[in-house]
Amino acid sequence: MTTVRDVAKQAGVSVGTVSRVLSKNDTVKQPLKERVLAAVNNLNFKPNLAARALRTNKVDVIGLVVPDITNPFFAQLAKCIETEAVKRDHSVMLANSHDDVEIEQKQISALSDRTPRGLIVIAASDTRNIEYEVDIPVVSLDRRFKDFSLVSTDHFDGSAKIADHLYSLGHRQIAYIAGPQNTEVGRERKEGFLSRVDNLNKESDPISLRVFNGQFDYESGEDIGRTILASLKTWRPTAVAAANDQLAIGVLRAARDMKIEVPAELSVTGFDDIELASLVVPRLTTFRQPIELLAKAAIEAIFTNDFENLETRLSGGVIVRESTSVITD
Amino acid sequence: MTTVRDVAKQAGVSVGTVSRVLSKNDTVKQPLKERVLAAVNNLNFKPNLAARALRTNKVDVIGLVVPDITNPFFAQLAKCIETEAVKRDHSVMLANSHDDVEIEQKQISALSDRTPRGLIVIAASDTRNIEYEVDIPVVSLDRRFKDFSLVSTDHFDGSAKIADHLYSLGHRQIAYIAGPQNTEVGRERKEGFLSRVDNLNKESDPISLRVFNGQFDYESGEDIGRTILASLKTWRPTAVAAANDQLAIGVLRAARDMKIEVPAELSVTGFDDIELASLVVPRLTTFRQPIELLAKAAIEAIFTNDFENLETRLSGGVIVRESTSVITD
DNA sequence: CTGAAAGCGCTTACAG
DNA sequence: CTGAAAGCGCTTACAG
Repeated sequence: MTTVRDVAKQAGVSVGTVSRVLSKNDTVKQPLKERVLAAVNNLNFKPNLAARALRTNKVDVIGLVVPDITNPFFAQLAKCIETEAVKRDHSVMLANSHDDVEIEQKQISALSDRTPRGLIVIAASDTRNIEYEVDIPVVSLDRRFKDFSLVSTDHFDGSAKIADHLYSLGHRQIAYIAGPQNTEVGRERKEGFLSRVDNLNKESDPISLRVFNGQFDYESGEDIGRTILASLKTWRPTAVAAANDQLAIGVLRAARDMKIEVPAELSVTGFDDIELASLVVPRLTTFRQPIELLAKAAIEAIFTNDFENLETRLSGGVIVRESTSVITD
Repeated sequence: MTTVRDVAKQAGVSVGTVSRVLSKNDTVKQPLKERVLAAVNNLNFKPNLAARALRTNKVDVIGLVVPDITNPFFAQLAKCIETEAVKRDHSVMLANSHDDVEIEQKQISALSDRTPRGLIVIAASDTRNIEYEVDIPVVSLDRRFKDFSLVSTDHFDGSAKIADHLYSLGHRQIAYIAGPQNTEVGRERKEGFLSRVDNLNKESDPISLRVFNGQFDYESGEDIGRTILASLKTWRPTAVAAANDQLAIGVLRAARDMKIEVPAELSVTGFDDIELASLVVPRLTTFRQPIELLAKAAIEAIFTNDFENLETRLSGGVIVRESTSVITD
C-alpha cells in the first residue's frame, strides 16, 4: 500500500506538503505542487480514508434513512441523492427504518457512529416519540423528522392545484382519499385539498366532497375505491383524488374490476408521479414532485450546514394524463 | 468524546484490555470483563470506528452496486441485503451504475477506497470490458460481474418451469419475449425456455414458438406486445412468456389497448415476481425469484470469504395468478 | 491472562 | 510557503 510517505519521498517534499496539495489547501506553490501531483499519479496513490477520518472526524459519506427503499418514490429520491453525493465525491449509506421509529432510531445511531458528513432522513410515519442525540447535520426530507430542517414539496399547494384541475374540468362531486393523518404529508395534502375546495365552493355552484382515510398503499386504495364505487347509488362522485399514486392506482384497479370506465365515468388523480403513474391504464393524472430538486436541496442543506432549522418548500405541477376528463353529461 | 482510555481508567485496567473485551477477543477473565463492560455502559462509550478501521483496514460496511435502485427488483434485493447486513452490525453503502460499465467501475473503485468488508455487485448489462483491481471480497448477484463468484436464481430452470406451466395449460402457440442477449440472465432465461419447449415438442402435438428480442422494461414489452398482437391474422399465439415482469406488464398494457382479453384470449407470464406483479390487472402469473435467499447467500459469500469463485444457483417457483388460463377452444 | 508500547496513515498547528 | 512533529483512537504483537 502506498502512503503519503512514499509520495513525499518520490516528490522530494515533506508529507505535510503532500497532504496539503491533496486536501486542496491552496498554499503550496506551483513547482512543488506539480511534483507532488506527478508522484501521486505515478504511484497511483489513494489516500487512506480511514486515517483521514480519524484525524478529521468526518468521512465523505451521506447517511440516508428511508422507511422502505422498495417504495418507488423513495427509490427515486435515493437515486437522485446518490447522484448528487457522487458529484461531491461522497458515497451514500442506506438504511431502511421499515417505518418503525425504534428501528429508525437504531439505524440513525448506527449511521452516526460512522461519522458521516450528514444525515438525510425520510421519517417513519410512526408517531412514538424518541429522543435523539446526533452531532452531525441532519435534514429531514419529504417527511419531517423531529424538529430538524425540512426539505419537501409544498404538499398543501400541490393538493390545491389538483383540486383546481378537477374543478376546472367541471367536477363537483368529489371523493378525497387522504393519507395517514399521523403523518404531516398526509395532513398537509388533505388540508390543501379541502381548503381549496372550500374556497371554490359557492352556493350557486356547490361542491359535494367526501373524505376517506387510507394508508399510502395500493391495497388501501383498492379497498376504499371499492367502498366508494359500491355505494354509487347513495352518492356518486365524478372524481376521486387520492393522496398519492399508489392509492390512486388502487382505485383504478377497483374501478376496472367493477367495470367503471376511467375517465369516462370517473376521473382519478394521484400525487407524486412515480414511474408507474405513466404506465398504468389509463395513465394517471397526478402531481409531480420535483424529486431532483428535493434531492439537491437536501444535500445542499447538509453541506451548507445551515442549522437554522429552515423549511424549504419546493413546488411541482400537475401532470395531466388520461385518468381525468371533463364532465360531459 | 469518550475513548478507550476513559473506559480503561474508570475500569482500572489497561486500554488493551478494554479493546480486547470490545472485540470479543475471548481471553479477559470474568471480573475484569465485567468491570470494563460496566464502564462502557456507564460512560456510554462508542468506539471510534475510523480509528478501528485505520488499524484493521476493514470497516463494517458492505458496498452494493446496482444498475438502478428504482428498478423494483433491485430495490427488493437491496432491502433484503440491508436487513442481512444490519443483522451483522454492518451498514450498506449504495451506488448506482446507471447500467454503464464506466460509471460502474468508478463506483466500485470509490467504494473499495472506503475499505468495506466486501462488495456485492449486480453487474451493468453493458458489455464493454474494463479491468478491475480490488483487494476485497466481491460477489456478483443476479447478473454476473466479471469472473467473480455469482449468486443468482437458476434462470434456466425457472424459465423451463414457466414453459411447463404454459404447456400444461394446453398452450401450443407461444411467443417468447427475450431479455437483452448481451446479458447472461437474458440468455439463460431464453435458453431455458427454448430448450424446454424443444423437449416438449412432439410431432404428434407440435408447438409453434416465436422469439422476440426486447429490453427488460415496460416500454419494450408494450412495443413488442403491440407487434405480436397486431399480426394476429398471420400467426396467433395463445400465450406470451416474457423474460421479466416489466416486459409482461407492458404486454398486458398492449393487450388492454387492443381489446384482447387476458387470460381468456391470451395468457401472459412474467419473471421475477416484483411487487407490482400482484397488483396489475389481471394479476400476473410469474416466476418468483427467492429474493431473500439471494440476499442471504450473497452476504454469506462475503463473510465466509470463499474465494473459490463459486456459483450459487437458487431455485424459485411459478406463482400462478390470473394472467394465465387453460385453453378451452 | 494482562499491561506497556508501538504504530496504522493521515492532518494540522507550530516554527521558521 | 514548507518542514518537522505531534497526535487522532484504536489494535495487536510482545513480554511477563
